[in-house]
Amino acid sequence: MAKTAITPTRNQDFAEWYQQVIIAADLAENSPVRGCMVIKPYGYAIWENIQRIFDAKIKKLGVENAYFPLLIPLEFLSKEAEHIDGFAKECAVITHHRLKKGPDGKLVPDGELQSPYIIRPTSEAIIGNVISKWINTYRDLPLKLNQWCNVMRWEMRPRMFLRTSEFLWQEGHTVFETESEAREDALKMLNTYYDFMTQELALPAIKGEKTPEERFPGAKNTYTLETMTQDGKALQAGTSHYLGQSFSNAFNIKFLGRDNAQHTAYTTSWGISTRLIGGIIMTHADDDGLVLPPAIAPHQVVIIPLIHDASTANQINAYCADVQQALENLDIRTHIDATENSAPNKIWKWIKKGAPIRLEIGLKEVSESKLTLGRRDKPKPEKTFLTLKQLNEIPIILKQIEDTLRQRSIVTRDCCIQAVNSINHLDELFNRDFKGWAVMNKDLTDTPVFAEIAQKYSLSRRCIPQEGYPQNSVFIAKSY
RNA sequence: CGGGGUGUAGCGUAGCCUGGUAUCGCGCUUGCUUUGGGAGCAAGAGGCCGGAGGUUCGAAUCCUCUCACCCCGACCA
Repeated sequence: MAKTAITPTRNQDFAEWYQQVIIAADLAENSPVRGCMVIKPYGYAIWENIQRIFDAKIKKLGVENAYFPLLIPLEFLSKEAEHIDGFAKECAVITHHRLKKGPDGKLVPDGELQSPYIIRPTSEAIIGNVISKWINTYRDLPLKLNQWCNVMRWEMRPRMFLRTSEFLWQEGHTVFETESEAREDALKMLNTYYDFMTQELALPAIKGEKTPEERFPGAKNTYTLETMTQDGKALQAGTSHYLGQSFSNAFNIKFLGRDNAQHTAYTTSWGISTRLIGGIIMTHADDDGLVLPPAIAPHQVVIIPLIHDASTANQINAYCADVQQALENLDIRTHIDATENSAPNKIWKWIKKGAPIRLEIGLKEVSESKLTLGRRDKPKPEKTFLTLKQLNEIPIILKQIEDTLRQRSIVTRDCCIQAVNSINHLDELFNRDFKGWAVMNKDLTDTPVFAEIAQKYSLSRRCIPQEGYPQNSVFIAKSY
């Protein structure tokens, strides 16, 4: 058995393996504040790539970025009844606006606010309040806004990237004249997420709709992208909501229509978050650490100079610089690891950090004008040799790596989806410690006996798939 | 909020029962030899033993209080 870079392995202890992958790749660390994490430069670079790619996609759809405040007047939240029910339990509340020295010299809150603020758990409320003033006539519609920001939901059990109290996300908010336009938009954003996840991120996402108990508080319909992790659980990787007139009613989003009468607008909202990074880890990483889809890898190619003695250092470094320049001309993000670590350490470091391609360049490569290439989607010892002229094949290889990750994750997912035809069957399946999703007729799950089984195994209805499964199916799984 | 744990160097730990100079590994620093599958040797630096109080000649160790974190449930992108 070869030594793995990460201990424990996925089979030994999946939860611990996940933490170790993050540490080994230097993505993030826990902070002094429970539930909040420090995203380190390498992890943040992944998020920046996610932002850059997705931001371009929504701008093509006519969405504009804006920024709304972190703090929301407490009373705003209470304007939408379901919304408050959903979020009240996890809101951080600002009650004071300064500190003073207490009797024992310690700082204590002072200056109690007459009306407290909450830290946004999502921004429907404040955006609804603000844009109601922006919208007067049908000519002001549609309005398509997005913001990249942080939000806070006080979580009981945080896990880095997958569930943190503070997280980074984008939240899109759109407003339309008609129900059909808003419904169409919610589905369009679902598809936009689907394309992003399945293409650039190579995630095996399944499109579907949430059952009522899993809906966003205040939504009429919640659409979701569920992906399967390597331990067979489900992860909600993105959501798009058709909000109907719930928030328009609550925040008075009205407009003068083409018929010269007042109408209530229809809204949507949709989001993806830093949870995606957790999803990428849980989907693609292996017992040697992170494996990054090339589209979002901070460095798509890492050049590792192998310098044995000072006399050849200059030639090797010059060769590396030339290769880097050539790759950058091909728009490939390329990094030279010029650290003084030993060669094996550098190689292992970039395996653990999930670089899609490693180029090992030593005297041999220089003298023979070739490249020795290690692919992260292949076993460690397996190497590819290219001539210098074949450099322009590297974009193709990056695409192949992305394809491998996508295919591999789809196969893993499909192997772990089990059709069941009765509640008894479901019970039997999870009683045998099944690691995966069950798919069954939804009507069978609208029953008290299903609720009992769901409770017994911590299962929930993940989504009603939009395509690829029989009508009226629903996925049942454990989830993150 | 229930149930179970843990706090000793940057990280991981031994010591605690039975009080007496702070243990080991990794990492770090310096030097030499190494480097294409996780290097070796040598010499170093680094600690209010989570915090407060108490018992004692003497506390990491015993007693009381307190704080923090982790794991399992309920909640969630």
